[in-house]
Amino acid sequence: MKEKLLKSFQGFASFSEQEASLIISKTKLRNFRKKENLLKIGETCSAFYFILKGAIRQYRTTEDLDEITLNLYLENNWVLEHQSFTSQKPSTTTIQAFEDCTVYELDIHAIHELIGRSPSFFQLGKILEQPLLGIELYQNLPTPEQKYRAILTHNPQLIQKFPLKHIASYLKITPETLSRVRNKLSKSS
Amino acid sequence: MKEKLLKSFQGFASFSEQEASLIISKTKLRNFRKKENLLKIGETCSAFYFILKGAIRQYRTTEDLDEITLNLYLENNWVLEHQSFTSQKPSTTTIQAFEDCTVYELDIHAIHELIGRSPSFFQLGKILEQPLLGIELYQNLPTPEQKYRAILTHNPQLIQKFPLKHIASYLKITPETLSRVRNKLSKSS
DNA sequence: AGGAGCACTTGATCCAAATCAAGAAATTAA
DNA sequence: TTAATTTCTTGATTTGGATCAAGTGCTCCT
Repeated sequence: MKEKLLKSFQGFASFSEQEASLIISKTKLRNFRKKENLLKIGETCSAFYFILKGAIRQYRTTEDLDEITLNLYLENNWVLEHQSFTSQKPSTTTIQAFEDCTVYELDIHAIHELIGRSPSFFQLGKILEQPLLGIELYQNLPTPEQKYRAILTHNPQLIQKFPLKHIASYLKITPETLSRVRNKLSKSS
Repeated sequence: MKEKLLKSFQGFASFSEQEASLIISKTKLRNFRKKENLLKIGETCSAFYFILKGAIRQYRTTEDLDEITLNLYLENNWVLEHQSFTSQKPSTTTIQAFEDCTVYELDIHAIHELIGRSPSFFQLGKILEQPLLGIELYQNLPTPEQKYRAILTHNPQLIQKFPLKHIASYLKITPETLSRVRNKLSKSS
């Protein structure tokens, strides 16, 4: 049941078996229904979530009620609002279940408690970086085609799971442009 | 002599006087000549630098030998290559003195030693975030005018110190566009 | 099953910024 | 101080992606 979580830790940290099972004992299993919010605007992010099953979208709402997709998450990924968590101030973004989800929750009290026991748990801080990785990878590329190619290379499941409009927003291009890029690439291959 | 460094710590951390002076005792004062590199491509970033005097530019070189300016730093700022430092792998960017510089260097061994003495030195980790702040602030804005206004508001000294082409590259626009934006704004004010 | 909204595609038009180009001004080097 | 180089400005042209618009096909209701 918890081997996916263990595997994730092994990917970015070096915990002993005891340490890992101590962390895991602090996690709570939670379920969210499609469209249910893990974090609402104005709430302070007080936990890390690890997606066991499901998919999650994080977005910001503009004055004219458009939603800008900030991040898309699939299974075996860590989810949190970096800004809100590190500052412990209210979030300006929403984290929402895109489909029914099962997640592990590791809350800030548990984290502090662990760090109190042993400094090696400071490695948990690396989880903070996880959600930022994709953004770096895709959004800063100069052309829509490069962005789409990058996401195809590094995270093709994203494209299968989420509708084009969310992918487009995440890549900071319009759905029309993404549609054309995708069309062009499928022909040239 | 070291009160600038003290002031910087007070800005983002809460160290006791003893702790602060312990950190400071671990720093080395170093000088770099104009165009001298603090970090070269391929080297691993193994220290934080605090600029006492001077200005520093960080850039990446593309295949066709263009330099893309990634960050610009003035006095009283922390400089490092985040990616290389946190992963302890070779940097793909260059950090170079834009003019003669005097800096404090706090190397990774000193940092580890401090953290070994007291967990409160984990607050030093916040230095890692410092260089990323400006990038968030300017580069993600949608129009050249907004980028230029933002930099005018938050860091006008940058514009005075660095030539237009470096500012333009940092903002990811062309020098021509920046010249026109600046010209337009100076007329409308 | 039928209908109301979504999701996606495709085409036409527009526009902001990039590119290309050339000259003026400032800085650096000899 | 002059020559050489770099920096900056200004104009003309091009272009990639946004926007506008219309039509088709899904999906999810009840």
